[in-house]
Amino acid sequence: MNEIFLDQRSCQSCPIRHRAVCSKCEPDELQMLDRIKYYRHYDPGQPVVWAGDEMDFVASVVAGIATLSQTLEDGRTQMVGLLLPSDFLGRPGRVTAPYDVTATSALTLCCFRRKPFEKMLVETPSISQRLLEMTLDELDAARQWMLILGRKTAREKIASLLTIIAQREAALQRRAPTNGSSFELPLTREAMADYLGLTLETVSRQISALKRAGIIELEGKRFVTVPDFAALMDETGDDSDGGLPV
Amino acid sequence: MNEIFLDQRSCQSCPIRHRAVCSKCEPDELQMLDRIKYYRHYDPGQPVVWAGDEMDFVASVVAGIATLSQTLEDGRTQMVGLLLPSDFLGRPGRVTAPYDVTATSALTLCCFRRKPFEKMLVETPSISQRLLEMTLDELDAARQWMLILGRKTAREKIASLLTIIAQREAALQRRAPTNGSSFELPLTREAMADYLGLTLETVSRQISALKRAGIIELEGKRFVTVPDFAALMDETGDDSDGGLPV
DNA sequence: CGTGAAATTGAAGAGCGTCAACGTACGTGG
DNA sequence: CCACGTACGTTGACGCTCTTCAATTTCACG
Repeated sequence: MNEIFLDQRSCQSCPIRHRAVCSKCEPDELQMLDRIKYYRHYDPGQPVVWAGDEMDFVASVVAGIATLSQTLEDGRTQMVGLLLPSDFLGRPGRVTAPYDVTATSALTLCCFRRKPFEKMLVETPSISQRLLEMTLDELDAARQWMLILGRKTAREKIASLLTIIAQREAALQRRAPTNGSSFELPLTREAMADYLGLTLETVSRQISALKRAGIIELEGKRFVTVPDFAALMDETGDDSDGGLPV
Repeated sequence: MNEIFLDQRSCQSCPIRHRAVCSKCEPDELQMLDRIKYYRHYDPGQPVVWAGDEMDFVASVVAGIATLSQTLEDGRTQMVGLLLPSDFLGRPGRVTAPYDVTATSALTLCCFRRKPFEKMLVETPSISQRLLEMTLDELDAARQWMLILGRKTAREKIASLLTIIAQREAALQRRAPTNGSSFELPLTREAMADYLGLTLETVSRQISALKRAGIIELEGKRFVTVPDFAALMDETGDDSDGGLPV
């Protein structure tokens, strides 16, 4: 575990090439990134860094899922970030990690050594501009999330999370969520609870309630089918015109 | 109200010059910004834009306070941003406002016409780099806020908000909050409730409780004195080592 | 087939929301 | 100058949602 693969995989065939922080780079810029990058793999459940640790790299998520979370002194924890493939991890200019980072599934990171990356960031507008875009997107997502945490009921929270996951899954295949579409929940009930500011028991109860109401169907504990996507959206409490405009 | 002041105030004497999006600009860059900027004033309570409206400018807050908020279809609202002097409003590349923006106090904005600002952003690294820094700071703040919304009790939420305000007030005078320091609450009870995901009644009750416990003292309804800052921090539920490292 | 983590379900109670009444400060007009 | 209106804030009573604690079930994997 935690092996460092020294073979340089080609950026050309990289699955996150078109969305990651390097997506606006020219071939010569990719070549420079290549020199400061290395891959890291993590097993499911494995910590990437603990809050307070020094981090000598920033990274792109290539495959798998990572979570950012914060913990109060008595152990209550809140997830504050959910990193999917192409998302960026770390903050240029910052030495110490402010959050616990955990690999929720098998995780592959494309790591860049921090110091040289910071140097490139200053000299390479195509990187800093893409990072700005991505950070603004994350800020929007965080604000949607704040509305969920602050004002939604348990049922609405669950419906919102299912909607978000369904939309991201669909987006990977470059389409909108359709009736009858299904997906695998990438989170345990406890992780969903930490995402939504609930207990895992409440998460479980509300998922059962949505199943009983016919809003969702379950195969096993993780595989969800949504027979009528509009019906699920209705349960989120959101304004009907829904998401963020561009 | 909503008058447009056509006199170009000098950037040199601007009170937010050292922290705003233009803080890294050279004199010639400031001159270019000067050509696309204009000031706007808003009265307390006045809307700046509604969610869904077109916004033909982005802006820096020069003086006063603005809030960003979202509303569910049944009227529940959650504040998702609190803009103080030097904070940036708007997103380059976005036409439609995703949030309601309201002037909570008398508010002065330094507005930049959107199109030319976007052009400058691409051509002027000192602006895009500063905007990236500021956006990353806001993302950190949003994540702290998510912990408050998701996991803290009503009392901890109030204590956290008071701590945040005290620290910002102190930072304006370039010092840390001290015992006996006092400040004016810039928000109504209702605005505090929208910030914290509570009702205004709960906010009022918890403020009274903190007063009864001797953690804070009140003169009138808005003026707060904190006799022992560590005692207030203890009420936030945060880890003792506290805030975000740099 | 056995074992442990993950998930479900139930019962009881705390915390916060809801509804309602009342208090306080401030400005306006008779 | 005082009555009045309004916005803001406080306090109380009650009930619902979600948490807490506990027992049980399901499922993946050795």
